[in-house]
Amino acid sequence: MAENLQILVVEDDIDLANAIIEYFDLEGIQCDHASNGVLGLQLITNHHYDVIILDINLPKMNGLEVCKGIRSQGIDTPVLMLTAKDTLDDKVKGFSIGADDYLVKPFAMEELIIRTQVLSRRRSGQVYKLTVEDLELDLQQKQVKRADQEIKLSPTGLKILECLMRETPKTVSREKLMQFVWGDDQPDSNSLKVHMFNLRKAVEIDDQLSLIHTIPGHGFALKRESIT
Amino acid sequence: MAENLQILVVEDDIDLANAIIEYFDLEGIQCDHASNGVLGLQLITNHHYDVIILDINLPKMNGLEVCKGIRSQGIDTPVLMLTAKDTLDDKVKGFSIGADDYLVKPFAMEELIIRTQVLSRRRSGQVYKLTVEDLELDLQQKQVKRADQEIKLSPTGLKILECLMRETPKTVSREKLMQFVWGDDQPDSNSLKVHMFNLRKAVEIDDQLSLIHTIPGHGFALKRESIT
DNA sequence: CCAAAGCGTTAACTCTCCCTTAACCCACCT
DNA sequence: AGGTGGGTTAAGGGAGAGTTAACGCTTTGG
Repeated sequence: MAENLQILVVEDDIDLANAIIEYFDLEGIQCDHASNGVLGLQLITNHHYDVIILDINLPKMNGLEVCKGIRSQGIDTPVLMLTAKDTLDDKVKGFSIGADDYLVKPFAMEELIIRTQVLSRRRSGQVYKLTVEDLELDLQQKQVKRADQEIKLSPTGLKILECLMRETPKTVSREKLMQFVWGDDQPDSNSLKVHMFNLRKAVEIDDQLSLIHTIPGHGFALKRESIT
Repeated sequence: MAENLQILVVEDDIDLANAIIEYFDLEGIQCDHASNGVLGLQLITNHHYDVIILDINLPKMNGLEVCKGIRSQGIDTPVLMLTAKDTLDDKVKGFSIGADDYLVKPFAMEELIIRTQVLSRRRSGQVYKLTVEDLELDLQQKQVKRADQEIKLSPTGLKILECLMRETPKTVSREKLMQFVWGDDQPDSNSLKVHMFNLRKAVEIDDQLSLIHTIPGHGFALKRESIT
């Protein structure tokens, strides 16, 4: 169960934040942490996360604004809101802004962990196979097929493809791709280009339907060409 | 907001069930109802639902078993569990079986409604799109369509368009546009003019309905033309 | 223990496309 | 006429993206 989840905790109460991080650590899950809203929003824009744990009361920019901000950028990472207030009105506000779950302080740490895992499961969860058009990725066998023909990919190529397939048809920024593949110690920028090149060479077999697209200034997207 | 949701309520307490159904009715949402686990499972297997509200204490077959049953059939409809018990252990059990949310009785009816809507929203993959007339901007794909035809824009053009669409039908000053696109180090004044020109050339395809308007002395506005 | 193969990274090069700039045009107003 | 605000056009320079080859690390098998 100890998957490789990427969690972001946006919480200004240092004690609470540390407690959360420690608990996740016990589960074998590492988290990033931001102590204010602006920093949180920055991290979210430039990284890939599976779940965002977001306190409402934050310095600089409150949780609701952060949530609104990330949704308005088209990012739909699940958001779990934390708050001290238990009024229905606050919940309504939170949910209507785009939050996915809502936990009232004080809460049992275990419940936070569980709910976080549930949220992540929906997204990247117990799916064995990703399919986009005639492209198939079997996550267990680490096998890729295009039009029922097996394709041989390098480990890195496979990771890139996985990321793109998970997000299809969304455009994935280079930063997110690199974050997904290499984590925090990333190689020189050029490496991604080379891998993309190799990926394309491997995946785009027939010249009729290309799936991997470059979106200038934004990144890459995996999808059927929309010009029908 | 009154989408066409299909909800199933599996609850043996007739009063509570009716209350729930009535509340959803007020929101313009119709629900099916099952008063025991076996019946619930039957309905779920043979119908499509967007969300299932599932009491744990049920005659014939309890909620946990029902949930296990539907998951083992590969049905991944979101499940919201209801229970009188507020022990962590129960929640863990519920979530690990495949539930997506968990509400402890007594609860506020509004909260049930909201959480249900949130669950359905995530499933049906809410789309982040800005729309003005027949112009569509997909924030996730970074793609622009006019009358269902894809339009290719440069990164800068896209940013300008995004700014205009967010503010529609308001008039946006040049300063604001430039701030949005370039931030603090802005190029010479002329650049915006050129980009606006290119934007127009790309967006105003048919000559019938023009969307981008110049408001002399103030800036630009994106809207259906209405010469005041 | 060595050799070969596979993979990832790097650097260097090319190419394309986009942004900027500057110059010119037009209409309208004073 | 001249000034002002806006529109149009073309050219250059540069950044971003694609391509290729070589080097080095790790793994594997003999």
